[in-house]
Amino acid sequence: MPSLREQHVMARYNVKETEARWQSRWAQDGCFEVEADPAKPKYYVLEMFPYPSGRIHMGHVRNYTLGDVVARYKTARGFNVLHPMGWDAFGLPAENAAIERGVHPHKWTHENIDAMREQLKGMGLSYDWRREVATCDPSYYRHEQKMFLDFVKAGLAYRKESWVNWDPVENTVLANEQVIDGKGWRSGAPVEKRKLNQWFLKITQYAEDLLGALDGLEGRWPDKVRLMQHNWIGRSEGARVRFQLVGRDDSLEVFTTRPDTLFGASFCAVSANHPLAAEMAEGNEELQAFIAECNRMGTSEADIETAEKRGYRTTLEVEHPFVPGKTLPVYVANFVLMEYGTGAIFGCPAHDQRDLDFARKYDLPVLPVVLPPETDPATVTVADEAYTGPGKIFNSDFLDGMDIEAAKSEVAGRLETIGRGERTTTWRLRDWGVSRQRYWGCPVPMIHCESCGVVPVPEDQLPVELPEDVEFDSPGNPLDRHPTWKHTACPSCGGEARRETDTFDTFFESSWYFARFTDAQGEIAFDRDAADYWLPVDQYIGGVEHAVLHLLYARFFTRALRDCGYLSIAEPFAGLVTQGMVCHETYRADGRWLYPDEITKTDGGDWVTVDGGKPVTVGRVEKMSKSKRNTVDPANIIGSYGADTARLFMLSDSPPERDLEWTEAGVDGAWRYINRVWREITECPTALPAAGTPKPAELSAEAETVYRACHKTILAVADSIERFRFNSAVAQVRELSNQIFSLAGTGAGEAWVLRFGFETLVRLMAPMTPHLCEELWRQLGHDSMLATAAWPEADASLAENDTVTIAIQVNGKLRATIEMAKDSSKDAMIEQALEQPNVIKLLEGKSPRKVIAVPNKIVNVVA
RNA sequence: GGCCCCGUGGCGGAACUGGUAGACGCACGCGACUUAAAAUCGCGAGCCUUCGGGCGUGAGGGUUCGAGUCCCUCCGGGGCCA
Repeated sequence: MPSLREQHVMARYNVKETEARWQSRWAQDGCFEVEADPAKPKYYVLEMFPYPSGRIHMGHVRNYTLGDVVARYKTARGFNVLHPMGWDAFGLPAENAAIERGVHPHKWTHENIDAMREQLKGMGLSYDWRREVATCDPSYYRHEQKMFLDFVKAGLAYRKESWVNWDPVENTVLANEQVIDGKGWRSGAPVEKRKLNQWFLKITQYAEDLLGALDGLEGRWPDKVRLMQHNWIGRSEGARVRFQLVGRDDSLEVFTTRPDTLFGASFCAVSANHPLAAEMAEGNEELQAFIAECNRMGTSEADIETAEKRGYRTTLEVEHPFVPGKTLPVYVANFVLMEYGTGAIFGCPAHDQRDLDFARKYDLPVLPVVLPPETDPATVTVADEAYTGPGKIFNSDFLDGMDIEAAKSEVAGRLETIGRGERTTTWRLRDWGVSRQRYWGCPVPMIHCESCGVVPVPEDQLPVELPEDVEFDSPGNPLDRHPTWKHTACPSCGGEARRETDTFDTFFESSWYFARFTDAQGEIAFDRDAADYWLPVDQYIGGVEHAVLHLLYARFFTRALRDCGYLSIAEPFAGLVTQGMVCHETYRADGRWLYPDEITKTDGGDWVTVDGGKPVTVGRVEKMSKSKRNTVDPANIIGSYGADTARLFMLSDSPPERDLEWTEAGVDGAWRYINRVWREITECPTALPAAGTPKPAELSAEAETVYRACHKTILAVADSIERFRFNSAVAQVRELSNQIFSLAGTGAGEAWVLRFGFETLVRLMAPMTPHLCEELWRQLGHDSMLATAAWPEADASLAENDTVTIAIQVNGKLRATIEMAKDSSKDAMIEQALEQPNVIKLLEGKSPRKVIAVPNKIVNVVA
């Protein structure tokens, strides 16, 4: 005979056993395996697939929990829900592991995938695992090689020599989007400029469309992300101006967004990489040195802005197009980018801060040409701040008196008339450089032949697979060093030729994986019917750090695939949610960071180290990171509390887009709640009627209240989930459970309402804590599975009370509340309000000056 | 420097379109159960108060019968672009 205590322990919720059992039931029954079915409405939920580092972290747990709630909820709402998972499996960490530990990237990656798959399965996520893909498998990347060849044919991919960002740590080229503040986005190393032959994808061809289509995403994408893409694409309208070079036949073409300030120009400047700079540098060591120095500088605008503005004055001069006899000196300057506009500018120091800094340094004239409002032209001066605000043009001949916009237009028109320039639009967005000098990526399917040039690998020879036998013992690209791999025959002339040894940027793979999931095992990239049915992704969820990387590339790629006949859509992600970071307090002792499990609290409430009892300084809450050691391993949490606890906590404390602070207390709270629900339902002392018993005619007042609360909550939780307010959904569920659990179960119909309440609760919580709910559903006597069950029906008439509470204000301050029948007339409301003792008192016998009544809400008496 | 977002109890956060601020939870306090503790359950709680009430959503002003919510200025934090 077990003791009471043992009985209690036995009866308690057995998380491990329960979660494992339902996970295998779901898998066995194929609950989450779906097929395209035109008869059913579809819903595609996708979380950004992970890089297989080997272990999931809390960011993953949050991301996938959010997606899983949506997937399970949408399934319950009758949608045919596609919810897949895969692996963004190419990338540098695998190569680094090979270098550091001698493990082959292939082996390392696949072992990591196996480990992470198990961890994800332990979270109880509703994935259709049959659709799993790993981007490093030839069965995946072969399609990407074909796409690339099609892009080449369509003129969407091309090879050119250009100045590129070189990451000296990763030993590879980076795209512009991958350089943050002049540093490699992953390595953090300052990037250098190198001139290399690279493959580019013509994302700029879609600049206008990528920008314009952002409007169509309003409301479904965070404004923040749309704004970031808007800024990144960076459309600017302006004009090209061709300045005649003095004493030469050619001219210098500059781009400006401020043609209205042309009369204030006092110099021209070209980029260090401008052809004119190279020409002038011939035989000029001083200029050569200056150009070399410019190339060492960071490439980002922020770098350029903070660096000292410097220039080298060449012997060249240009003629002002509208002022006969006026010439401007030409500088080579470190703040002019070859990649932007034409690589040359004219400087108007009075109205541009950079130009002003430059002019002051080199003692160039500063002529104001925009007169700020209510300023006397006779006294206007420019000190050390350029004026960029509105005003009237002056000191500018035919532009005098115009406003800025009119002047821009007038200058452009006159330039066009005299053939010295024209209106034009430029973009900040650059073409996407996709060549990487690394091994663990998709090989670029191209062959270099001495006589035929660059030749595509014939389609029947795809995929070009990575060789397995590679050495990582010296720096550089192992493909390039491989003894045989790159030697091949030219498909065109049959002569000796060399394979391209660069591989694709790994953002290539993630630019189309969402479409591959619609038919993940197919022989062709996408089955058109499956893709047309499932796409676009209805709800995409991931980190905001990809706002202008992955998300922009994927939008471009989808358009390119559409134009090459692969897909029918332009926008891959109809809805987007960007989740915040998972944060944690930081701890340190003796100047060393400590993991949360290395510290403990003393009786006095102070934090000390577990071994040694040294005092611990508690630091600010920061994003979980290995370097700060403020990480909590999800495996430990799931191991001790279970997946449902981890999931519930991820949802309950903060709305998804905000940062979430992981706290022990919070996890405990979630854990306690799960056990409370378990206990209240499985140990309910009231004998419940059998499942499916019809509602009794009589309900006690308490039972009626709880019954109505259930209907109310069904609607409220659905609304919260639809709006991504999962924290509110959790609060509503808890509120309902507080009501249900305090129902005595003794009055008329109360046993029936208890069952109804339990069932409602379990069904509402099922998307959030699926294992617990599945188990309780079974305990409540059901054979069906909640994973595939419909969302509970709410009776809207029951969700609303017959009476409402009306707030009574006097002069805007709450003085009383009254219960009234719903939809009572304004007159009735006012009549009742004026009878309130508090109102009578405050009116002091006077009649109110004004009374406002809002039906079902409020009466405000103005005394 | 420009643009955008955010600022609510001790803490995380509720409050959809202006209409009872602080739901729900965490931490806390008191009580019950217990030899005791843990667990659990119940109750309390924005601040001040002369117990009438007064004050409260970063600060100041404005619009309104009524402002956390709308407008202006400023402060603080974050992001993007320069």
